[in-house]
Amino acid sequence: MARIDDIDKQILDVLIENTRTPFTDIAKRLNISAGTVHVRVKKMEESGIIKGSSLTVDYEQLGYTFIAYIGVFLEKTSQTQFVISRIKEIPFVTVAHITTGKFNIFCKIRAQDTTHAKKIIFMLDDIDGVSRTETMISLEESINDKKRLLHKVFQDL
Amino acid sequence: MARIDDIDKQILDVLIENTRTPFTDIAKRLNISAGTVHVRVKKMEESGIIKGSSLTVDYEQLGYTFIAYIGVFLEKTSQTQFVISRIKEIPFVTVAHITTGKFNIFCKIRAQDTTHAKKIIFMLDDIDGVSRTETMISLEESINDKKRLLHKVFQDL
DNA sequence: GGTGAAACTTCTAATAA
DNA sequence: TTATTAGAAGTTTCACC
Repeated sequence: MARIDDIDKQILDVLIENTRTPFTDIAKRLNISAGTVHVRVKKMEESGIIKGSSLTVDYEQLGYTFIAYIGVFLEKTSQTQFVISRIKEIPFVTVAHITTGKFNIFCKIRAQDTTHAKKIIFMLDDIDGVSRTETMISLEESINDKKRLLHKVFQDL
Repeated sequence: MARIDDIDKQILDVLIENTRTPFTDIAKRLNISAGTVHVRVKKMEESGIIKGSSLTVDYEQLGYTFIAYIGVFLEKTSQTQFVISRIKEIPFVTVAHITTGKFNIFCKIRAQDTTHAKKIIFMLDDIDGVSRTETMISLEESINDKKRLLHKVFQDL
């Protein structure tokens, strides 16, 4: 586990909430200099704790209103890596995990509508080695918050 | 669906890749002025297409090596909102959806280890109205890329 | 390690096209 | 709508604690 102190955690907390918070603002809040914030962020970037930054976009407004989770059953687990490599070619699959339990592979897809989703699911079903899939359609995204983790956790640890 | 043109999409593309890309850089790439980039970003913020920005953090390095998906079965679907509100109190649940299909609610958790995960799962099981849960442990996060969506999709549309 | 100030870069808003 | 521009704001470096 990476060595980061309480100040680093507080900096991360602020930046996870909003990447564009000026270092001068963070410095004021934490009673340190902007230079210090700069140096610490740079170190966390170098050590890989900070991997990058991304915009949070409203996909619904862009026409992507459909979210589903899809469990994938394989004929043999030895085909896992091959199937994963094929799944990577489908852009609308935004998350995929190799899992224990019911399914061999577990995916999340984001699509425009049910017609679009159907095409994606058929593409998954068509991959060699996939025996069948099971779809769970999201009726409501009730929680989606990476931020939850850090805020709380850093208090608990 | 929001009205955004090709230039807006290209700006989003760059910023999704790296929120801190200077507007002057984006301007050069797209052969427009930095002022234009500024105005367009501001409009997309106002219209809500851009919801915010977040750091991408390496949770493994911070000691969170355990990811699992948990399907929740309810005694009655009328308890859904109550159960969701209780799940929101557990910080390690980073995603939750109300779903059709096998499960009533579907969660993603991130924990430090199996002991920590056990506590979270027991908390979920203990919520009034939850009849049982089914856990799928992630052995490997093979795909996790919101960027995939925009890049490709914008070409297809 | 951290600071504070200088030098440099980027952002923003107003004006003009 | 877009471009230009000048002043404000933010970032980065560095000599010095």
